[in-house]
Amino acid sequence: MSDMQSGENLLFLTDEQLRQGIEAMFFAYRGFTADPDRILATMAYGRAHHRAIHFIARSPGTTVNNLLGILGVTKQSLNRVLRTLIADGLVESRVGSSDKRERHLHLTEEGAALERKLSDAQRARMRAAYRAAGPEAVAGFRQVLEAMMDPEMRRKYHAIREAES
Amino acid sequence: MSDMQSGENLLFLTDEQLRQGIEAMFFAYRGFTADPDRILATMAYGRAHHRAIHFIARSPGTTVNNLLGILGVTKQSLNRVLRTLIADGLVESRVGSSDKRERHLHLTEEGAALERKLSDAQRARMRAAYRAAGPEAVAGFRQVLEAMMDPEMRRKYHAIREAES
DNA sequence: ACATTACGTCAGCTTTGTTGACATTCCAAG
DNA sequence: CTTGGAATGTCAACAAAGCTGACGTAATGT
Repeated sequence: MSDMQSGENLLFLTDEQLRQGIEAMFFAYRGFTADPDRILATMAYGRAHHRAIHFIARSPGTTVNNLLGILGVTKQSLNRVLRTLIADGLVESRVGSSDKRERHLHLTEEGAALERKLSDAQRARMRAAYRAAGPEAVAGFRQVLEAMMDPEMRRKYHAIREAES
Repeated sequence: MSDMQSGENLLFLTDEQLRQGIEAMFFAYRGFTADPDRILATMAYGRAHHRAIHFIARSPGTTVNNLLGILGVTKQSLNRVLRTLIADGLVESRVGSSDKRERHLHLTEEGAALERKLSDAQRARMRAAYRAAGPEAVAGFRQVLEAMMDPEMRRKYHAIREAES
């Protein structure tokens, strides 16, 4: 641990280092979405559909409102996406049993199949990157990403795992 | 269907860990763009303008074609953005001296001022995240991001620094 | 009873990406 | 010196995915 930086050797905080980090995020995010994008381009779907499918798969039975909070878009925008997914039989919308105003969202078999296809592609790249960098790098990666989130998003990021018991 | 975890304990490569990494990328990227987006929203500009301004600032005199390769969009899409930036006096387009077909792009004083404003905001968040995570985490962060890029993008990512002599 | 919440939908607009077609300018090779 | 191809720009049309605003309905909570 070389971070006894009372001597102020904060080389990793120079503007140049920060700029490189910014550019790394930009280029890496392109890679991050490239594989699912290629698959989606062959269908009538886009990145917005992928995001919806991902989080429905992750939290089956989630409500529309909850999904809105996670995705950070308007209900009109999400509704357009959900409507096509429901019409195409990839997502099922069930009226809530306790609160009948809510719609609980689930993937159908077909929806789960697409989710798996997209997820497999994205995880394969992630796995390759993790393997190349090693476990300690991965731990650092996760730490920095988490510190970069808005507090509310960080809360939601953790909430997803707490919910799945 | 897991890998045979031969010698090492490859816990960091489980599907659950990979999913968490995917979600961390998603939420962190939102934070990453949030501050510049807020600034841009007050003007008639968007994220596309920010990207153009960033890379012109980084490589002054870069050509349109080079910028196209970095940004990964069509020339029509980039041209629309550049046209407004040039019309608004933030970017200057100079005909190449050796090859007069090329246009070399530079920021004007006004353009550089906006770049600084956007960059300051984005670097502030980056700096806070780096400081919170520490230098070793930052090293890991950079390693994983780089491993995540497409090879061609990785090449361009490095080329930017080589070019600035 | 009444206000609020959750959801859906219609209409219209913006940004940012895409194709395709075509003109101009200019370097370089035949 | 002509001509092919590269680099750039522009027009038109379109699509994905975000936005605001307005309105309706059903269920819930006070």
